[in-house]
Amino acid sequence: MEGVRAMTGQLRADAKRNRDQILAAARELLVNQGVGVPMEEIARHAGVGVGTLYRRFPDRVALLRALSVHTVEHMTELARSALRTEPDAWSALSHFVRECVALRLGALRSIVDPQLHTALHQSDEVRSARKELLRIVEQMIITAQADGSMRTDVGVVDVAMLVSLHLKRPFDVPGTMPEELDARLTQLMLDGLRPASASPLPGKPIALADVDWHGDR
Amino acid sequence: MEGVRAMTGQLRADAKRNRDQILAAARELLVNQGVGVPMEEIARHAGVGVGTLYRRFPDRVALLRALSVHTVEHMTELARSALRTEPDAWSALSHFVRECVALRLGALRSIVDPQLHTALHQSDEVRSARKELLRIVEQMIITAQADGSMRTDVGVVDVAMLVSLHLKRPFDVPGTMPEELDARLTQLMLDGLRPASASPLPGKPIALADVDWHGDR
Amino acid sequence: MEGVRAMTGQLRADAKRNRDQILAAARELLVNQGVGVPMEEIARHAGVGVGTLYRRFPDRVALLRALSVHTVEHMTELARSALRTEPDAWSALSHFVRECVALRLGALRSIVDPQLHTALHQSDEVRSARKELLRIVEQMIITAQADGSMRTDVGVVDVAMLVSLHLKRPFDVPGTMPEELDARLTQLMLDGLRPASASPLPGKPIALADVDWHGDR
Amino acid sequence: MEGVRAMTGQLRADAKRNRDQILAAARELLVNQGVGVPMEEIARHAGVGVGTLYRRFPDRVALLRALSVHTVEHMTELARSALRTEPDAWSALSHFVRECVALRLGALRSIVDPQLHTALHQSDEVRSARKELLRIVEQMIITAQADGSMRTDVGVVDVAMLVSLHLKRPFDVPGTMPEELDARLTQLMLDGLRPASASPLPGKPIALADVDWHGDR
DNA sequence: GATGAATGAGCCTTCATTCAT
DNA sequence: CATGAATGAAGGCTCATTCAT
Repeated sequence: MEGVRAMTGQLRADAKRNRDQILAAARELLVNQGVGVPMEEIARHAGVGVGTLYRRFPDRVALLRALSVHTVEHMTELARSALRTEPDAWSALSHFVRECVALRLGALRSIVDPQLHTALHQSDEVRSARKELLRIVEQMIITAQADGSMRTDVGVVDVAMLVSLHLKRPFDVPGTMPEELDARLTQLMLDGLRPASASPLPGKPIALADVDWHGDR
Repeated sequence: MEGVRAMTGQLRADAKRNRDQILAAARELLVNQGVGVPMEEIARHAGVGVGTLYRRFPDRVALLRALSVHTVEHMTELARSALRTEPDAWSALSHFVRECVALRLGALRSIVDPQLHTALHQSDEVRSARKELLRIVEQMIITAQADGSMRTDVGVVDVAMLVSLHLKRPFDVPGTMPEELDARLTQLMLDGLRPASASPLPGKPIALADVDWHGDR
Repeated sequence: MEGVRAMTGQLRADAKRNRDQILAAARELLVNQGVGVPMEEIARHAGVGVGTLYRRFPDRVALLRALSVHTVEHMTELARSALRTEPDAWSALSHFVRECVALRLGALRSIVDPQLHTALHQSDEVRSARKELLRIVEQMIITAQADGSMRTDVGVVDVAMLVSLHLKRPFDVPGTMPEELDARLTQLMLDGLRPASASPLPGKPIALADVDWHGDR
Repeated sequence: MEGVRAMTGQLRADAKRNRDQILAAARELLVNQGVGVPMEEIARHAGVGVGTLYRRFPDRVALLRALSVHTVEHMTELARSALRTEPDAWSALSHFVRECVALRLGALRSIVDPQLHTALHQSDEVRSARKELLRIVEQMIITAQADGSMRTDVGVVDVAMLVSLHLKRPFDVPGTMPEELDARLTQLMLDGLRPASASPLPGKPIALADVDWHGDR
C-alpha cells in the first residue's frame, strides 16, 4: 500500500493538503512580491512550518519547478477546453491566450535571474509538460493558418515566446493603470498574428521541431 | 567655483569618469545577471571600491534610479534621431522601437520586486525623463495615425506598455533560440499596431494625459 | 508477565530485532560517517521509522550510551575468550588488543564534543560495564607483569587510555595507506609495554583504584 | 603597493590583527569544544563580527585549513629547533614529540567527519606544509636509526601516524585524570620505537616516498 | 506499536551599508 | 577622496524531537 502510494505520487491526506496549500501560497506571493519571497513567508502563508515546506520541496528551485509544472498543466487544460468550446481554431487560440493573461498564469515569467531560470528548466517534468502544451497550441496554429485566419509565417515557438511576454504580472503602482490595459495589450498582440497585418519577418517560422529547448512555459 | 560646479551638476573629470564606469558596469551586470548583483561586484567591475560607489550613489535604489534616467535619456535621443532620419512617423516609431530592443535597453524591466519597482519610480527625475520621452513618442503616434499608417484606437501609454514588454532581456538557455527571435517578435508587435489589423479593443486609447504615473520607462 | 518481561529486560522478539538493527546501523554509520549522522538516516538504515528509533532510545545520547555499553560488553567477551584461549597473560592481552583494533571497536572514540562525551559517561550502566572490562584487563596485566613479560611501571588505566587512542577509526583518504598500517601501529604500541623497552615514566602507575572516572570505554 | 601587499600576503595592520585573533580564537575553541563550534562563537571570541570572519576565511573549511597550516608550521619550527638544541637525533625526535603533545598541537586531530577531513587535505598549502615537516622528521629518524638509537623497521609515515594518535586532546571529565597521564602515554609510545623492544611488524617501513598523501599532521 | 509528517530552533552564509585608514 | 575592512540583519537549510494517523 505504501509502495503504491509512493509510485502514484499519493500522499497522506494531510500531507497532500499541505502540499497544495504551499503551492497556492507560493503562487500568490510570487505573483505579488516577485521570486524573492522568503521561504519562511511562503510557509507562514501556507500555515505550515519551514520544515514542512522543505520536506515537500527540497529547495527553492524544486518549489518553483513544481509550481511551473502545475501552471503549465493548468494552461494545457485551458487549451484543451478552448478547443472543445470555441467554434474555430483562431477563436480557441485567442480565447486561450486571454484566459491565461486574465488568470495571471505567468507568475514565473518574473524569473529574471539567469541561474535560477536555467535551473528551473533543467527538469524533465517541466520540459515534458511544456512540450505537451506546445503540441496542442501547435495544432491550433496549424489549423488556424489552414483556414486563413492566421498569418502563416509564424510557428508555435514564435507564438509561445510572444505570449509569454504578456504573462508577466506588471508591477505598476496599483491603481494608476486602467483595468482594461492587459486586455488591450493582449488584443494588440493577437491582431499582430492575423494575416491582414502580415509584413515580412526576418528568419523563418520556428516550430516545435526547430528548437531543443522548447519555448518558455 | 565649487558652488557653480555643484549647481550645474558638473563633476571633476575623474569623478565623472567614475560615475560613468559605475553606471556602465551596473548596466552590463544587470543585463547579464539580473537585479540581484551585489553592489561589491558592480564596484569591482567598474574598477572602483565600494566606498566610491556609495559616495556617488547613496544606496542601491539611487543607483538604479540613475541608471533608469540614463536609459530613458538614451531612448529619448534615439527617438529624436529617428524622427530626423526617417521619412515618416511610422518608420520613425518602428525604427526607434527596433533599436531599443536591439540595444537591450530594458535592463530594468528585470525589476520584479514591487517594492523596488515602486521606489524606483518615486523619483521626479525618473518621472520627468520618462514624460519627456513619452511626449516625443506621442507625437510620432499622432502623426502616424493622422497619415493613416497606424491604428487610431491606441494611445502612447498603450504603446509604451506594449513596447516595454519586449525590452526585457530574455534569459533563455543560450544558443537554443534563433538570433532573429527578438526581431521577429518585435515585428509581430509592430504589425499589431497597423490599421489593417485593427479589431475592437476594450476601453479607450490611453494617452499621456490619462494617467498619473506615466507608463513604464 | 509483562511485568517480569520489563524487569528482566526482555522484549518481544520483533522489538528486540528492531533494537539490534538500530544499534548495528548506528554503529556502522558512526564508523563510516562520524558522529554527525542524522537520526533519520540511522533509522532508515535500520529499516525502521524515526518514531520507532525514538521509542527504543529516548534521545541521541541514549542511543550512543546503549551503543557504548554494547561495545564494551563485546570487548569484555573478547577479553574473557582471549584469557581462555591464549597460553599466557601477555598473549591474551595483545591478542585482545589486536582484535579490538581490527574490529574497529572504537567508533565512539570519534566523539569529540565534550558535552556529548561527558553526557555519555554520566551513566551508571556505561560506567559499570567499563569497570567490569577493566577488572579483567587488570588481571591480565598483573599476571603478565608477574611473569616478567610486561613492564611494571604501568597500570590498567595507563594501558586503557593508551589502547583507546588506537581505537579511533582513522579517516584517511581511502586507499592511500597500506592495509597493515593499523596492525603496525598497534604492534609498536604493544612493544612499548614490554620490559625491555622500559624507560622511566613520570608519575606512578595508574590502577583502577586510582581514578574516580575509570579510563575511557 | 597594494599589489605587493596582495602578493606577499600582507594585510592592513588591523586586518592582520583580526586574522590572528580569529585563528587564535578558533584554535582555542576547537581544542575545548570540538570542530562543531559555531562560526559565530568563534567570531565573538575573537572580538569581531561574523562578516569579518567570513571575509577572511570564505567558509569553515578554509578556516580549518588555515589553522592546519599554521599548526604544521609551528611544528616544523619546533622540529628544527629541537635538531639544533638536542645532542642527538633521538633526543631531538623525542623532545619534539613531547613538546607537540604538551602544547596540544593536535586540535585538528579531532576531525572525525570524513567529508571534512578529506576537504581539509585537498589543499596544496596543507599538503606542502606537511611534506616539509615530514622531511625534517624523516631526517631525524634516519639519523637515529643509523646511530642505533631507534628501531629500523619503521618509516616516517609510521611514526607520523603514531604520533598523531597522541595529539588529539583527550576530552576527559576534567580533573579525573592525573596531570602526567599525557606524558606517560607519550613515553610509552616512544619506548615502542626503541630497538630493544622491536618485535616483528607486518608489512614494510612506510617512508615519505611510499605514500601519495603523506601521513596526517 | 509503527510510521513518517510537522515543527522550529539553530547554524551557515551573504550582502547592503558604514566607517577607519 | 578612495579604499576596502567591519558589521549585523536576514534568509537558506538541516535535523532533533514531537505527535497525528
